[in-house]
Amino acid sequence: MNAQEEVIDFVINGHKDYLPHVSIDSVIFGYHHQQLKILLLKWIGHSGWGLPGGFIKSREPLTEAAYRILKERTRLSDLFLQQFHVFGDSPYRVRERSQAEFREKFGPITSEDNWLFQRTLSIGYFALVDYSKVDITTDFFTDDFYWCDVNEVPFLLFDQNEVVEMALKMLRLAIYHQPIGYNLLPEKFTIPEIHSLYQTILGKELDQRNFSKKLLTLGLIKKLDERRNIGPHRSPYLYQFDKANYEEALNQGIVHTY
Amino acid sequence: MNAQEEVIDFVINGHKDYLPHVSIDSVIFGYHHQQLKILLLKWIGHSGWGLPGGFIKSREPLTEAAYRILKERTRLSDLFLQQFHVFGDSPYRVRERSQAEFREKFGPITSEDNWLFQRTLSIGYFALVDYSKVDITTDFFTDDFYWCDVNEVPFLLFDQNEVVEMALKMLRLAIYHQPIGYNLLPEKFTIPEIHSLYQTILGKELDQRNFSKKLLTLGLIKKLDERRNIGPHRSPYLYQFDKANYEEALNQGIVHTY
DNA sequence: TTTCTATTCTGTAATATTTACGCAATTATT
DNA sequence: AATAATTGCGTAAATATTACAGAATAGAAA
Repeated sequence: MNAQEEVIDFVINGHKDYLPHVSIDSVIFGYHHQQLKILLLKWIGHSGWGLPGGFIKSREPLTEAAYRILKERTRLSDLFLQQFHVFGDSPYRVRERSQAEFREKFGPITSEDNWLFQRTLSIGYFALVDYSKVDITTDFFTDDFYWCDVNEVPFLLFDQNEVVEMALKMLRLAIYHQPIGYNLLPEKFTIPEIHSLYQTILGKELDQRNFSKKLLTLGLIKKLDERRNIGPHRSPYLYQFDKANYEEALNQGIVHTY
Repeated sequence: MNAQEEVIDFVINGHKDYLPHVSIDSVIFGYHHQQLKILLLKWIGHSGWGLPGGFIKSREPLTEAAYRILKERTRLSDLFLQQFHVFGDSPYRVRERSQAEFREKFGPITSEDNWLFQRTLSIGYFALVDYSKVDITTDFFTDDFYWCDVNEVPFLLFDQNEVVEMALKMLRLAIYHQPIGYNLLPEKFTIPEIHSLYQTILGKELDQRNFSKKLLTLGLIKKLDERRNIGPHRSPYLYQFDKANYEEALNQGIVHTY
């Protein structure tokens, strides 16, 4: 959405095409070079950084909306995406602060009761992507973005710091119950790779021998006959997720520690 | 809400006081006589049974709304209540079926585009109560209720069977991570009581020796010097939750099996 | 008072899982 | 051929989980 008329139409008539009072906020975790980052956007009309998000079309299934919003932003369609919480406990704070700044930019086209200023519940989703493969799109409403280390998140819009915190908590919980990694690693990966992925997400060290033993025992990954050359003195074996066991684990949930 | 004018005002003008497009649906689990049941209501204008639920006031915090709705229905205010999922993937099915039946009852006061017929996302909460202590209120919209065994849930309105299934799944997951029971048992309880509570919720047998050993080892409960007389040949010791450890477990989450 | 019965209470051994830990093998480089 | 960096593998100890049964208690009945 970039053309001026399109934007104005969205602001003025968006409530006809989208559900008002509800938005989707995504915490997009990016993993790259053993760092865990989240995508932040600079929303126009706001001084600080905020999470990517969007609205649900009037007759669009919720899950579809979440994927669409993510795809519009990252160009990725196959990724791990999971709803984790609805935030709606600060109805006063949420939109009031934004209104003044926003109207300053848009001026006359926005009335006080514009749908974008109404109280909005936020449905939180978290996603996992390899951020080197992502092609971030900005638009009229977002003029900048950056990947922010999860340990250095600045003050965010609205109540979004709470959203990020909870997303991280849920991600760390999910990693114990679901075989996360499928969407964060190349199809074939090495033990050191998946090992440091898990360490990064959990933010703690895991014994690499016990770790790989566990994944192999659970049958989540299987060793291939190939190895990869990735530099001096390094030719680790490649592994692959075991599709069948992986799917089963996704449904059943895994109960385990590392 | 029972007076005729009140109801009509709610139907016609409710969209001004409540957030349209979003509702709260509660799966209220009742535990009594070693059975796990859920509360179902007969909504007027619908032929089948449905979950209790309601709408969020325009400036009411979400959590507060969930508690209010529950309190209006059960008269209970201190209970275990937890959000577990937002349902919004069947935008077509959700309200269309209801509309015809509903309008048949209400007739002329409802127009096609009445806010109650619009697409509505449903935020799912589950609660735990002792149903013998609950005083269920029906109102203009609900002319009957019953406590339904979780294993015999009939076909419900909209997509609510999915809601119930997921609630049960989440409850069973929660029981592994959170010291559930605080709100389902009297302050002082016996081992057999809490033992059968857990068995009922999980739907499987748990070795009673290992079970109590576990709860005591985790420090969640502590033995009192009192016993209770509950009938012939029965004077079990009483136990109590250990507040401090309990709170910590609520925050940290427990990882364990029984 | 004694006996009987229903219920509560408790302990230990076998098994499985998790943790801790270090060195040998491999491969590219020199 | 020697070296250095990295990967790969095994075992023992500690901990947690499971399986399992009989003794003790309290009230009821004789």
